[in-house]
Amino acid sequence: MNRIAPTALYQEVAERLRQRIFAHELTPGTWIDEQKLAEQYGISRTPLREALKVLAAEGLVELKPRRGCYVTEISRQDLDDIFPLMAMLEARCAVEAVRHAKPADVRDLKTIHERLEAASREGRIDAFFEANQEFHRRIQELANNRWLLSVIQDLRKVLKLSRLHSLSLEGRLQQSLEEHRAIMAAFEAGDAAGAERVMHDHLLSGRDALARIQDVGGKAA
Amino acid sequence: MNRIAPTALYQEVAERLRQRIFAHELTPGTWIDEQKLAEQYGISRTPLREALKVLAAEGLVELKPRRGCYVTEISRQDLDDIFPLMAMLEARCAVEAVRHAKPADVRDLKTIHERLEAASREGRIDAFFEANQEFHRRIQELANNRWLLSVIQDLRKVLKLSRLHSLSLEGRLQQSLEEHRAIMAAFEAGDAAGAERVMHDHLLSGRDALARIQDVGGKAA
DNA sequence: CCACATAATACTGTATCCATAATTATGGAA
DNA sequence: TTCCATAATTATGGATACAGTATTATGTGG
Repeated sequence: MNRIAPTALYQEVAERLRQRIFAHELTPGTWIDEQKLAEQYGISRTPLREALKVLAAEGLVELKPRRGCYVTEISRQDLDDIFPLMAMLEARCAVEAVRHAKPADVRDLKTIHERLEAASREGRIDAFFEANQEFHRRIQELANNRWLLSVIQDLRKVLKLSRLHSLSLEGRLQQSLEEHRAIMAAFEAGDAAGAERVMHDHLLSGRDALARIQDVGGKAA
Repeated sequence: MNRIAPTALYQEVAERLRQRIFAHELTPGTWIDEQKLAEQYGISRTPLREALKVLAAEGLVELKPRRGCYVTEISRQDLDDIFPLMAMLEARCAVEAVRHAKPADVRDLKTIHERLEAASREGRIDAFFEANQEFHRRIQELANNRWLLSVIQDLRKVLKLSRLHSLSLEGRLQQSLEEHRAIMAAFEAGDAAGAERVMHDHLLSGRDALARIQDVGGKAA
């Protein structure tokens, strides 16, 4: 449809679905009606089905043969499994990133960090989210390991399935900020080992916050 | 076609293609002719294309919009990126596996290890490969972390793209066996930290062997 | 009134068909 | 002869059509 965009339709559809899933508009467990969705998007089922295959490979949906497609339900156990893994992976990113970072890179990182500080001061939660994501992402890019990056991003997608995950940050904005300061400091000091440790704890601290929410809320997912 | 198998056609096709890619019958860089393949398998292009989407998500092929599908070419840099990552991940598996392993589990592992010993003694390389895979796989399962497992297996699929990867083991069968003995010993001693270290070195030692092959062969992939 | 069997319906999975874009081949001009 | 433009061919991407199975509804028998 758009000749400027060389991207296939199934990819666009996949992205739209991802957004709807992350926004919890399509909640875990819900069945995805191919016909209705195709109609809704004004496309045929073919590209839609291809998009679903992609999402299934990412773990966002589950394809049950002859029974249709369902948004993946993520259990508390899954979260407990994923967080330590992410902690390890992002910590590794931090090490490599510090090693590879040139002064200009650290300055760039600092700029993003400033946005985090500002968002925190002004209490703009969504801006905080945004800057937080970019901060982590930038570090992952600095690590300069394509596969490490891809693994982390895949897992992050899965984490975003959980509504609790996004909620958890809100309750610990200040603490998260402190941790980011420590990470930033390690980068400015060129302290790879320190960055590794602090990043690791930062992630685990995220899990703890989430666990507390779960305990209060009582629900398993 | 087979009513006992509740598996969809696109999945079977994906698996068949995987095997052909791993067997290097479809070598990296080669273009995949949808029509010819569909004809070959006696199916329509629809399930084949869905299968390709899955393989693309796994990183085994690359889908260039409007330009077709190509088997992924893996660079030396990719291997250098993946091996340390795998070392970290499998080492983590080893830790968790030792912690979770019950005596019966260790015995099972020992049984697989014995097959490795036998294969080595009899010089049966393919049997060695087989047992080696199962040994690692069993440990990964013992770690009991669904996501860790999935990440490792995804990366392993990518590694299998490289012909050098399979070749490298042949040249260091004895050394690999020694390392496996050390891993086995750590399990029998219930030494989690030891298992972690040994497993980590085991993987890195695999990379070294591969690097040597590359240096000799001279080719980048 | 409930349970089970059978029929109707709806959805998934696969095949076929068509449009559009890319590649290749062919012809002409420099 | 070589380069470029244009036409023909071929392959990809998407839409539509069809077959088969799971689910649901309905009716009958206990």
